[in-house]
Amino acid sequence: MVMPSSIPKCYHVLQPCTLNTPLFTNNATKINIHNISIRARKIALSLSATYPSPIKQTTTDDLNFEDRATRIRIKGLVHRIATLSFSNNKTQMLQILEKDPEFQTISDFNHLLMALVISQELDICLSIFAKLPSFQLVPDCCTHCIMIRCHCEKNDMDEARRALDTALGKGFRPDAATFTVLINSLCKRGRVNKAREAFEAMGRKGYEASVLAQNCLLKGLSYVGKVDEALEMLMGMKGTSLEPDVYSYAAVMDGLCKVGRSGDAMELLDEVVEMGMVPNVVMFNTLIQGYSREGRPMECAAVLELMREHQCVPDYVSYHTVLHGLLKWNEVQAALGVYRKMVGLGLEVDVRMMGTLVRRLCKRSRWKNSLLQDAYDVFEKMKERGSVVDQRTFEVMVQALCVGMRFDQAFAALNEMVGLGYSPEVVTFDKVILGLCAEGRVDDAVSTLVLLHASGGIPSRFSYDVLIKELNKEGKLFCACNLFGAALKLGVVPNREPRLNVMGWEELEVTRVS
DNA sequence: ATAGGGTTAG
Repeated sequence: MVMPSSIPKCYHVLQPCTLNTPLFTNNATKINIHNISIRARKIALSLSATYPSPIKQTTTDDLNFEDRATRIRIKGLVHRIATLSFSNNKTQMLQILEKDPEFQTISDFNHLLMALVISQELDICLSIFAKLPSFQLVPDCCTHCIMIRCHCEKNDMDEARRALDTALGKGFRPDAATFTVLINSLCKRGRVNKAREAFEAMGRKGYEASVLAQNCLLKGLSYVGKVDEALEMLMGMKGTSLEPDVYSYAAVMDGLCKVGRSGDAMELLDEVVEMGMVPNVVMFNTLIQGYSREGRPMECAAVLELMREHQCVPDYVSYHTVLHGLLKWNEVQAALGVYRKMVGLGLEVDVRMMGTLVRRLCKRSRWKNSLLQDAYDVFEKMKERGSVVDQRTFEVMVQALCVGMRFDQAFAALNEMVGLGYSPEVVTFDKVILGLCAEGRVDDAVSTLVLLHASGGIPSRFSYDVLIKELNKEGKLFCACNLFGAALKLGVVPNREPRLNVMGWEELEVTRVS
């Protein structure tokens, strides 16, 4: 392909600019006491350098081991930074790191800078980089690459470009990985054209074409909705040196799913299989998400089956997404099935989804009462786990238990609710009071009324009527009178009055009727 | 020499 000359030839960032004066060397005049002490340590170390350090000793031609040792070191640093940033403020952290005798060579600092980037301590990374000259250290190619990455992480693409300029100007040749990071960051910000220019410039500069960078572009195109372009690019890759891999397909599938073309995404999955590649979890999860968005929740569940056919083990994301889709589109029974599968596998279901499941099951239990027990099991599981159940779920659960005549559990749950500081609706109390009275448990019913009062509610006339009637029936006249008085005090006038005469209950009823 | 590049949900 020939580029028309009217278009700027090259991503201008990538043009090396000539820097005559090397940076970082002429401002190391101000040296404070800390730095002197560090340099003193450095000398001490160099004197004892006849004893090789353990890491140096293992430097054989086994690259993998070396790589792992490096990783472990970075990991350790990341951990230390995490601990420091938790217990100290940022300036203290900077001071501690600066004074650390472990850091002497530029390679040491590269490890540190990288660890800071990974820990998202980007400002500290920048200030340590700025202080390198005062340690009499000159940034190398690796340092510059890390700083480019740092700016990318900060989402400061202009600074990233300038850092690249600086590196190129010094004659360094940042490697493909750094370019990929840059391309990826541009794509993430939706600047696909810039990313594409960078990709093309890479090729011109003699970097080997990489599928990784290309995949970033595919994702970028998908992200800005240019799905057909992404699809075209993907098809164009086939049979070239840039043979698409599962990542390429996953990126385009995601793009298709995001614009409601899950069917097309499914066709790509078939193509992957036809080409002899093994589709991975992410692809299936992407499909599940696509179907969920399109309101095809049962197809989400079908993808789980499809995964089994392909010997792909569903992970947390798979189940989570399927469950979310089923709940979103009100497929309660299927949702319950997936929930149970997750519990069986020991996967922690999201508490909010559990709450939704409980409420939906409660609603359905009016028509299919076996679901009440299912709802209650999920409800209990939520509490077992120690998570705070929200007010609405409690409320719905209590009311459903009343409908199912399980007043014992309703009463207990209502007590728990108030204990948690919730204020249930008055009708909820009424239902429990009514139920307890019907079961002849007037004492618990009265406690429920007290509970209602304690939770800051005003009992309705209905509550009093029900209770006074039951107390009358049981001959608990003193209690009935008290209740009546309490009602009046609150400005509620019950229809039912305490039985004050000596007539039997039946006689009273007869006189009332007549 | 040194560090390390791409995929899914909420």
